[in-house]
Parts: sequence; C-alpha cells; structure tokens
Amino acid sequence: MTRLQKAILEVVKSSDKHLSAKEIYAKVQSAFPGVAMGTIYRNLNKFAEDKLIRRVSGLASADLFEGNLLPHNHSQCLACGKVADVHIAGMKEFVQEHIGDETVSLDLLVNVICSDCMKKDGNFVFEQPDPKVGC
Amino acid sequence: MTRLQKAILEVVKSSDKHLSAKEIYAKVQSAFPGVAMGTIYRNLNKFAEDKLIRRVSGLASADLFEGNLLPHNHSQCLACGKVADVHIAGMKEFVQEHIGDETVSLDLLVNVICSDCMKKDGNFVFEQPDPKVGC
DNA sequence: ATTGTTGCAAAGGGTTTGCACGTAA
DNA sequence: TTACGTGCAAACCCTTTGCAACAAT
Repeated sequence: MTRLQKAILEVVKSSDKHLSAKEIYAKVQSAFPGVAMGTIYRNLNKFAEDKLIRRVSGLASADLFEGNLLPHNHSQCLACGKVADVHIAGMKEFVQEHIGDETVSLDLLVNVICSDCMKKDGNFVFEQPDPKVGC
Repeated sequence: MTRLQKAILEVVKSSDKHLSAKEIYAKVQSAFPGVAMGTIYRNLNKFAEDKLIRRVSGLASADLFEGNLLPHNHSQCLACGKVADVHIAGMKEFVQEHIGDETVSLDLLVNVICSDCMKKDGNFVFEQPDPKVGC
C-alpha cells in the first residue's frame, strides 16, 4: 500500500462522520497537494470492495464513505441532509419474513427531520411529503 | 393537461413494471415521435410532485417510475437488476422504535438474488457480498 | 396578451476510465 | 522487466435547465 493509499484510508477510518469523495479529496490534499479526484475514487472503490471501508449510496446527494463496518443503516434529514447511523436489531429477519427471495443485504434509508432542524422550525410541515416516499 | 402529458402519465400508470425515464421515453415516442427527453423528465417530476406517480430512487441504476401509489418498498436483484415491490406490514413502526427523530418516510431497498437468477446459477455465491451492504 | 408546454441543446453533478508517465519490486 | 499506482483529461450516465418557438386560453 502506498503512502497515498494509507492517507486516504486513514481519513475515512479516523473520521466519525460520513464523508463524500470531495471531502476526502480535500483532506488528503493537505498532505498530498497533487492528488487527483480519479485516484481518490479508484482507491475508495478498492477499499470498499475489500471491505476496508463502506460506501453509502442511495442518498439524496453524493455517495458517502465511512469506516464503520458494523452492520447498520442510515437516516438522512430531509431539511439539512445530515446523515446518521441507525441500528435496528432484527431488521434483516423482520424483512426476510415478508419476501420470497433470499435477502443478500438491506439498505434502509430513514428520511427524517432531525432534532436540530425541528428546533429551528418546530412547525416543519411537509405539505407534500418527500417525493421519494417509501412507506 | 396536454395530450402528450396524458400519454406520459398513461404509460406509467398502465404499466405493472417500474420504468426508467428512458423506457418511458421510448414508449411515448411511438405516439409522439418528436418528444424530447427533457420533456419526459419535466413531466415525470411534476407528476411525482403531484403524487400522480411515484419515483423510486437509490437503486443501482437509474431512477424508476411507477403508478402504484400504495405505500411499499422495493427489492432489487443484484444479479439481473430486476426491481420488485416489497410489502412489509408495520415497517415504519418497527423502525420508529429505534430512532430518536421523527420518521418522515422510509426507503427500504432489499438486495436479493431473485429466484430466476438462482435457478440459472443455484450456486450463486457472493465472495464479497454487495459493496453497498446495509445490514 | 398571457400563460404554460415543448424541442433543443447545453450544462450540471457525480463518477469512471483510457492513457502515458512514474514508481517500486 | 513486470506490475502496479498516479495525474490528467476526457468521457460517462442520468438528470436538469435556459431559451426561443409554440400552443392554448
């Protein structure tokens, strides 16, 4: 593993947040000013394949990367976009009971209005709830 | 509503499948040869906002549109990409118990190997399960 | 006249890829 | 040498948007 690769991995692993490729790029740049976006992506993809990190997709904005490999899902705030971890015990089993095919994995995305945004505007009303309503 | 708009809506509403904008475009084209992709998207977006149809996003490929407005979620086959409806009673309540913020909506995407693909290759083994593993 | 809808073409965002160069075993 | 990693720029895919022409009221 090159020094650059270690740096990229370290940025993701040492962050407690979910980071976009752009954010990772910015952080890596401080130590490797000449680094290219393509290289960031190539390595993030490799790390994700090798299960060193996890890629979170399906969000409203760009994919995020995280170092937390423990099974969990995510919530995103529809107002500010903030992404948080969601742990739901028995999720897979609960879902499996309802479908015929064998579940490989679940991607649960819980759309919320986070408490911060609720504080800012307690009357948060979705006249027409999220166009991407699941259930 | 213009005749074109009715045609677009009809394509989505009368299909029992989930259709991509490209597929909808192709179908509408047979009656409106000069129709533009931008117009397809503009109208699909409007219909989704008005809750005449539903947009399914977060899939491995492009967003899909469906006429089924009843709350439900989706599964996608990791081998062939096929998307199917998934109905899980009590899903929202089950999830709500585990999170602090108020749930607006859920997007559950169940990654499976569908029975067709299982038949074709009964030994379907994911040496490295889906890089986008939820739980 | 006013408003909304369309085709077109361009731009947008996020991501991937071909290629030549460089670096390391 | 052989293999791999990198920067760069272009391409990619899906989707959105500005604009001028066009309907429809």
